[in-house]
Amino acid sequence: MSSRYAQAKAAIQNQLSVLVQRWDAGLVPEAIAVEEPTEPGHGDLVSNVAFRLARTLRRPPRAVAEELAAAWSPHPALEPPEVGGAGFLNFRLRTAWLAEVVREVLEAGPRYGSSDVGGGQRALLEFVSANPTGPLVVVNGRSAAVGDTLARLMAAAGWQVEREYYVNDAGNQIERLGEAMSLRLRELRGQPLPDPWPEGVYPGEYVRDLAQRWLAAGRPTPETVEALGEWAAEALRAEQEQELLRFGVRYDRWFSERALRRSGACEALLERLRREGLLVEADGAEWFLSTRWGDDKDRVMVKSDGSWTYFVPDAAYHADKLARGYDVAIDLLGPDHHGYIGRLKALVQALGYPAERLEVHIVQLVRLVRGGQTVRMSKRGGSFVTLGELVDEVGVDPARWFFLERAMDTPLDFDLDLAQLKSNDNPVYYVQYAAARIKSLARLAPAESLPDPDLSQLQEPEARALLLDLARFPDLVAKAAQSRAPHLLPRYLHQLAGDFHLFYRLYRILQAPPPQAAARLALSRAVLVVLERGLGLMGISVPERM
RNA sequence: GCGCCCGUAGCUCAGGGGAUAGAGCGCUUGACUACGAAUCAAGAGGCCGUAGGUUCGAUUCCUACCGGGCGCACCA
Repeated sequence: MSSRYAQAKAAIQNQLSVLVQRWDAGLVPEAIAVEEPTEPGHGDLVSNVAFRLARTLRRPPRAVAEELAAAWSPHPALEPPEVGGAGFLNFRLRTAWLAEVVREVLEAGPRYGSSDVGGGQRALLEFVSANPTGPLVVVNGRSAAVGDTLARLMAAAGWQVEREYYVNDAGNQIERLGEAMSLRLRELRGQPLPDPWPEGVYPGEYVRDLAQRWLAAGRPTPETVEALGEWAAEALRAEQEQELLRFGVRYDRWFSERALRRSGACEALLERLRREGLLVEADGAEWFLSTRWGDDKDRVMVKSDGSWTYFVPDAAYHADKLARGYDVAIDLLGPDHHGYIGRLKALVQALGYPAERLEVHIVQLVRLVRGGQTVRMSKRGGSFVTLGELVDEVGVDPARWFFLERAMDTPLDFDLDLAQLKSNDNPVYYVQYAAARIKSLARLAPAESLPDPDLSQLQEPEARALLLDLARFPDLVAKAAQSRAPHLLPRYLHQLAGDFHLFYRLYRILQAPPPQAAARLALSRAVLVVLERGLGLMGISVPERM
């Protein structure tokens, strides 16, 4: 089931591809571009075929366009095309045909916007995956919002999606966490702390709270550095999970590095690479020949002292993911992992998979801005650093909106003042307000009390703009999912809300003559359906009243 | 030094071979005797970093340069 907008586009492409056959110019149908015009005055859809043909035909594009327009046979969805500029074919959807989108939206309800461009393919999204050695920080929140919304978008567009969190609950950093626990326990018993604090051991005060909890729980593990580290890591992981749930993000799987290591997967992977001659010894260490697949340099996996680099469990984890048979595995990594992409992509190919099976995206940093000044991310002086503190201050809805507003690969300035503003300046409230207004209308005039609307009443340009918005929504969702671009969603919703606010300001809805009132209310309710779906995909609430 | 990303309105950012380059914020000026003014309208504001190249057409693609960010561990 494709959207009305897509149907119209396909109808143009079909007819044009038939019409151009008259010239035998060797133009394949796929080369006929039908796009949204930049200017509203240029219709709803525009094609530049005439330019493509002008070359081979040695005729002016405008003449070609005029011949095509003259040969056009009527279509129920479209007005006859007009020739514009130097040879554009401008198409306009018939408003009566377009207006039927309202009925489609209301019938589909919360499913409107779904499509099957994903074709049921299985996708695994891994995101956040912060070390369980402390609370989540602000940039983790951005990854969480982006990853979760991308998952929602892809699910809506026909992928089977799973969300996964890779827990680094083993290795060096857990040992250091265990050391920190051990020191804090000594502190709690009134013993002196080392001065200076040992390098690399987590100094955060949250470890003291954990140590207290460990005592209060009746010393649930042996008091060894290893056991304390593992216990603390699990406690912190559980806190991260709670924080993410509060943020609206629920994972299908928490994948433990410790469990992976215990399964022998690391040894198995190393053995396999050795057997295939992809892991070779040099200078006393063992190197993965990742340069074969374009990495900058080969990478050490087994150090000269026999221990593994961090890449080994990570590689084993990715091998595990790929072996699970997903059509695509998507990693959202932090900017500090930029240099990691090459070896991961090499690994994928070394294991015999196409490189595209693993997709790596970098989620860029977040800079908090208050009063025009960058907020220092220091743990001292009351400046917050954790996701929890951010959510406490601005709320889940604005936080998710601002995280999703920018393309994920550009650094984000998070304006704390704007996020807390309860006015039209704040885009979250602007969109939510549009929804609340419609809900207010619906309270005044329940759906059951209305006659079946005559949608041909919707003739005003401002109503037509809304109809186009509605018709485009399924394509927008599909595009955002396909190109992994969740930021398209807030842009679209802001536009839709703006078009509604204008319509609402200009025309009476309930107080219009009955046929118009019914049609306008139906349109409004359709707008609400899409606002709710769009905000839902962003994980943002839709309040009844504001 | 090598590699990747980015230079678009005062600010924060979209767009990505085609018609007059868009949005939000900020600024100026207007609009409630009406279903929600947390709203709406109008205006000012641009050599799309610089110079070449490809093209009928470049802000978009290519090259060089300038400016910014980030990566380049037998760290995790």
